[in-house]
Amino acid sequence: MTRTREPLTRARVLAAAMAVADADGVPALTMRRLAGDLGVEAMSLYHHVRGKDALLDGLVEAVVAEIEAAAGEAGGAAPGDDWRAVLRRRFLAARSVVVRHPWAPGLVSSRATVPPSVYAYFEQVLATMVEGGLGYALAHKALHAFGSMALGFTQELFSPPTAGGSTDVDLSEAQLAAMADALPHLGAMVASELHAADGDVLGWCDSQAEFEFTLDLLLDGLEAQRVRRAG
Amino acid sequence: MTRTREPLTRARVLAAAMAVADADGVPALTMRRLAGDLGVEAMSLYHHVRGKDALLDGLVEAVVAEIEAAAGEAGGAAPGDDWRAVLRRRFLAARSVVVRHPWAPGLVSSRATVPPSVYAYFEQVLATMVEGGLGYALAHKALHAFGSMALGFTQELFSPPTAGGSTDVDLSEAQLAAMADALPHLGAMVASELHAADGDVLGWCDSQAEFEFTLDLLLDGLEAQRVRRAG
DNA sequence: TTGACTCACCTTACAACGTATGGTTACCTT
DNA sequence: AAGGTAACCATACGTTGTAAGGTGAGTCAA
Repeated sequence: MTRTREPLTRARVLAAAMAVADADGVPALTMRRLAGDLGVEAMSLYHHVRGKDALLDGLVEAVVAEIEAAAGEAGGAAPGDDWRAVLRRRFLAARSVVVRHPWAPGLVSSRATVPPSVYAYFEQVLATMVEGGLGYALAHKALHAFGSMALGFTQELFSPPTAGGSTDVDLSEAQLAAMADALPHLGAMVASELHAADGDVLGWCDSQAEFEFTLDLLLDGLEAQRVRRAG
Repeated sequence: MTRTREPLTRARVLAAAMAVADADGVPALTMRRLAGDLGVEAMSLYHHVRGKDALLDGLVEAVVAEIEAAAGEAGGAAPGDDWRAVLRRRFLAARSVVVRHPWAPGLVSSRATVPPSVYAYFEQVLATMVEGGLGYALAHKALHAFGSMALGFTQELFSPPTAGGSTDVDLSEAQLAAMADALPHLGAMVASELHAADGDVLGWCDSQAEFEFTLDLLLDGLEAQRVRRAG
């Protein structure tokens, strides 16, 4: 009963790769592991993917496609919208995708080249701004200012340890005291913000809120410049 | 003539590692290569560095130290300065260091943990803001907004191919035409900005100017919020 | 039916990597 | 001279990506 099994395809390979990355992170994504998950030997993958690099590029393309899809759905301009509202919805939609694939930012920014689909995506962002009245010079600077925010992530310098233990606030009283001594302002800030946490802050660092704050800061700043230029 | 050679030290190892990274990039930094450059076998390095990971962490610490030094020099507040001027000088000083070590952003953001010196550095940034009149809540958000800009870099999505060939504008006429078809706004922007390049723009993308633009956008936005809060 | 061709998958093998283990030197102390 | 203590080296193992060639089932021409 040599049942002819489901044939391997590039799509199946990429989907499996995505699953591995989602489950165990990009470092766990080796050719042998991936092949194993597909019930196949490592070298068989090379019939559908040029090599590891191409696989990672494919993975980036896949996430970008997800981002584009989400942003596209959210991108329909409601009547009262200005360019900022449109971009805001797009970027937040993008972010919702990245949240599902926390490994994506690191992967995207580690890749040497950006897939063409990213250019297409930024084309749409640019179009929104141009139609919104920003000139090319300002829009160009805006693209740089947004940077990866348009793709739903920012350079998170103090991100939580990704996986495994102590996700929440696990600073002991002693650690906090030591911190307060050595880093008085940081200590005070932590204390102050922890108290405020009863309010609308969801715990210690609400990265969603941070994301939106930064986004709005940039959007508002750009709008001010647009008005100044137009006025 | 068994001349007693210069003994290996952690400092010498890190300096050599930095040299390798500067010359050939982080991927070229292998234990064997590094040992070879030091005229030593790979395993000898382990007497001064716990392992590859510790070596990379050490490298990050070294760059951060450089950044702190540069930012510290630039950080003296002149009489008329407000917090924004101080931070602006610090961040631009940080950037000047990163420009010397183009591999640093990728390395820093790829590392799982941030060395303590980074916290100390952000402590100073925070102190500047608090003394400048921003409350902890706003300053906290500001830290997130700055993100890695405080360390002198942004997530450069379209950075030049780092090393090897075609550094400058190498878009052929045909490529540009194809681009204009598929990506009309991007094409128009490139054309428009290329014309403007006779002015104060240094070629096609002046990343120094982009950096300062984004920085000022954030600083101005924060200042507006501070005023609103205080008023 | 049969032989040749094709394509998907597998087996084996290799170089390069990080590093565990256990020498081997060179110097210092007494 | 004897012993101790670092610093450095030689060897080896497991894991990685992947080149090269083998195997076996399917299709098609005769």
